[in-house]
Formats: sequence, C-alpha cells, structure tokens
Amino acid sequence: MRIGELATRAGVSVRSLRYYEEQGLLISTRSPSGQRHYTDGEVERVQLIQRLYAAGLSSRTIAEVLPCVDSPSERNSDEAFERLVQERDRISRHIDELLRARDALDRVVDVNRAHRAQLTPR
Amino acid sequence: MRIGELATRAGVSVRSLRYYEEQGLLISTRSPSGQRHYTDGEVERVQLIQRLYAAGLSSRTIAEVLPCVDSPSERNSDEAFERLVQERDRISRHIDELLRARDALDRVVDVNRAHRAQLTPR
DNA sequence: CTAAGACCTGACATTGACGTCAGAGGCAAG
DNA sequence: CTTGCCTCTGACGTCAATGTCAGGTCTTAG
Repeated sequence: MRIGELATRAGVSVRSLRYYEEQGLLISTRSPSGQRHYTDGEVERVQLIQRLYAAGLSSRTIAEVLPCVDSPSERNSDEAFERLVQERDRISRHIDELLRARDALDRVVDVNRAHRAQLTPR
Repeated sequence: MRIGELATRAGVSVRSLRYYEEQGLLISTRSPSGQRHYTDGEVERVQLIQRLYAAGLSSRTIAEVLPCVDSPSERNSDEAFERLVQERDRISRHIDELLRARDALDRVVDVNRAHRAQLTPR
C-alpha cells in the first residue's frame, strides 16, 4: 500500500510517517518513481510506535529499542536491552506519578462535590 | 521567604516560579523594592502545580481548575468543575494507555530474556 | 561602605513532533 | 490528453515550559 493508506489505517498523518522514516523507525520500499510502499504488517508497527510515543519515549529512544522488537532472536546489544528495561521502569514511575496526581484531583473533586450538594440541595 | 528559597524548597527553578506567576498560577506579595515574598504554604501549592504539569495539564488548564482547589467552599463556575472532572478522566485514560505500553514492552523484554538465556546458558 | 550574591524585567534561544506550504512529478479514469 | 488526487522533497512555522543572558537594583555580612 502507499503512504496515504498506511496513514489512514494506522491513524496517523502522512507527515508523521515520513518523519518516522527520517528517524529510522520505519522502512519503506520505493517504487521506480520514488513512491513509498508498505506491507500490511507495517500498520501494527506504526501503532506500536505511536504507543511508545504516547508513553513518552523520544524518537531516539524508540530507535534504540526497536531492534529488540524486530529481531529478538538475535542477541541485540546490551545497551539496547538495558534501555528497554530502563524505559519500562520509567513508564512504571510515570504511572505512579499519574496515580498520585489523579488522587489529588479526586480529593479536590470530592470536596467540591460536597459543597455543591450543600449549596443546591436536591 | 523570597523566590530563591521557595524554588529550593519546592524543587523547581526560579524561572519556573516567575513563569507560574505570569500564568496566574501563583501569587506573590511584593516588598517595597519589588521583590516577591511567599508564605510557607506556597511550597505545597507549587508542588501541586508541578504534579499537575507532570500529569500533562497545560498552564491554561491548571489555571482553570485551581479555583476549585483554592476555594472549594465557594461555588465555582460549572465550567471549572467540569474541567476538573474531565482532566481527572483524561489522566485515567492516559494511565490505561501507559499500562498498555508497559505490557507491550514487557512482552518484548520477556522474549528477549528468553533468547538471551538460551544464548548464554548459565 | 563595599563586595558578593539574590533579585528584578525583558528578551531571545531551545527542543521535538509534528503542521503547512510550495513547486514538481506520478497515476488512474474519462 | 486532461483533470484530479496522491506523492515527492525541502523548508519554514508552531507551541509550551524553561534555559539563559544582559543590564540594573536590593540586601546583607563584614
């Protein structure tokens, strides 16, 4: 498929796909005229990339860990694997942070609800 | 206390504190010469602000919900309260997203560990 | 009084993942 | 062959929180 279809199916912009390729996250085969072509499998790869971006990984970091995804059967560099584990842990810490933030907001919500119920009984 | 001490105690930069004030998140009393002065209570306010930033709220959004924090006893505008709840839900969705991302990385980690164990037995 | 260090305002710089535009070529349908 | 849509490269724009620098004032220890 060409870039527009991949963009639609993966739910990202064409611009983003070109950017991913520029960052070494995505590879395309080129038609004689230079147009990018992709296989069906790239859809989920793009979705994984999006998920990692959403989890706060940078392009550079994603590029660093993708080898472990692409060829787990080969022994990838220790740095790549270590980075992978490290990012997993960073995400865990981020989740904890978000849970605390949510708790803080929950308390604010509760207090406000209480006052609202009081001010507008029924 | 002056701005430097607040910065140290809250763990942020002086620049950030001035920015928070510019965004209407923080108020300071000024000495005759124009220097900012804060009370001890501002320390936790700054920490809350930091926590909300870390949870992905923008300055504008934080400014929007802070009234509910400052005076839950008054009936704040419905928009403010609604925004509060809305952000809480956004954080919940973000947490779910991070959990999925972590699961994905966990699977990659496991597969890689398996191959590593195999390649370097013991 | 004086020097060091904290503070002031204002302004420009940074970073990263895109948006957007320009100018040119590719491709299928009529 | 033309019309319309997709794609190409390259480049500049954006946004938000913060860093950083300049030039000047304030405060405080000695």
